[in-house]
Amino acid sequence: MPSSGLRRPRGTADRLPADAPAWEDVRQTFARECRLRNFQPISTPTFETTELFDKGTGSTTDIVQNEMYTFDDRGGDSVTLRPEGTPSVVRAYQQHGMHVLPQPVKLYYVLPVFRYDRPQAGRLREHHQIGAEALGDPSPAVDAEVIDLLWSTLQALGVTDLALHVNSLGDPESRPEYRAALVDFFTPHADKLCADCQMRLTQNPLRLVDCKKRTCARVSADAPRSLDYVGDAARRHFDTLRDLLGALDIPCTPDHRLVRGLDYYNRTVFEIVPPDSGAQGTVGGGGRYDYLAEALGGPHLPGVGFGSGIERILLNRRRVGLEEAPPPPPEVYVAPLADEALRVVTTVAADLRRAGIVTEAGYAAASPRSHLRRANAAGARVALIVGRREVEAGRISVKPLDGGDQVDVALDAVVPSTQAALAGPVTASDA
RNA sequence: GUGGGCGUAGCUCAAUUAGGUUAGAGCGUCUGGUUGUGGCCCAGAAGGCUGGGGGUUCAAGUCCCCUCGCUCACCCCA
Repeated sequence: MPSSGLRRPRGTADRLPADAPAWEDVRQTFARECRLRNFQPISTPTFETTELFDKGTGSTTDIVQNEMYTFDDRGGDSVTLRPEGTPSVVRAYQQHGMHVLPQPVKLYYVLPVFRYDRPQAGRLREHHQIGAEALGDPSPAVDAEVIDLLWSTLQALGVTDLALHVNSLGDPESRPEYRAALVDFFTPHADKLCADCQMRLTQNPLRLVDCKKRTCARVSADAPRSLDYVGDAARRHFDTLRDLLGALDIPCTPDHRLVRGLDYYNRTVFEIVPPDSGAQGTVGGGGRYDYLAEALGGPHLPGVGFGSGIERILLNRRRVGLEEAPPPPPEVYVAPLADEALRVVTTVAADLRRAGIVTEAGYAAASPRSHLRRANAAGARVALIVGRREVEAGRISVKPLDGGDQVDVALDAVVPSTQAALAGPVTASDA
């Protein structure tokens, strides 16, 4: 690493040309799965009014409390780089009156999200998510479709050994009862809990259940389970969802410790994790949030969605041994051997490109050896050679680089001759 | 926010036992080996204030301190 010069900010990543094919693959695969389910693309601003996340993501969450990139802009307004996609999409739904559209409104996005956190494997301060939200329909069939969208995308990308965990958090009516049960259960053991959990006991008892610290986990082993406190309607919702997932052949594991970190979830929550679920395990997760829209000051609007980290998807593709394709090479390299050839090289390259041929042009006169080495290194399949001889004769040499015969063609025959050379071995008769 | 590991060319790494002259190699890049022909091979060149600062010493890439960065884990999550 060079010590001098500017470096990228901590926790960010450069995406180099070699990375592009893998990213394109994720984008296109996801877009195709979305299209198949009639999800439409949406994109929202990279920064929003801070209030959106305070109210939407929830002020008790770790994200809002410690991880937001928040600053006052020059006009004195507090804005925040989005730490997740869902509140923005719900905001956009409200702002554009999407309630007049057929419901549910099904949207998807691919965008960067920002969280100020200490970087480590699979965790960046700026990362990218694919995500989808279905707004305006409370049916468990929508939950199933949203989960199916993520699941199918991951399958299509070749990550086939993941596990889907699901749970139900019930509804706001049943939440206080469950919360009270948790507090009742944990309070006698408060002295055995970690400092964070002592805090959670009063702040956010739900999160007591998923603390990974050994001592806390031991205490919570017999803790009340949310499913036992869920109301009848939520219970049926959960059962239907599980039945539909079964019908889709999506294996799911009920996980009573799964509560998710965001405040707004109700009923369905889910997470997709690798088999050896290590440190930064979660590839994607989401759930239902029927009361989020109201928290943002709008009318009641049921919704369900997910977010999934592209970097983590890619990590998992590598884990299962998938090779990424290299960036595609140019098809043709046009080599100027003399200064007089530059003009011809430039126009010929333009002609080829108009014909849809991926063309790299040499920018300065150099020896044929030098140019051909370059053409070979670039991976071109055909080299066009323009030297003094060609310029004077009004012709161009077409040289296949995979072993065909080099031919000499008139300027106005360059495009078809090149196409022929790209299609197969050139013979003298083609000239 | 709390801990651990690591910082030498663009990349991967060398630099003998407790410090010893102008810090090397492979890959990659460029040029040449052919006064107009690639791959393989050969030769040459460019490319480093050894992350930065301070200290110890006759002498520091090497030892000490500080700092910055990278990285892994905790935490949190995608």
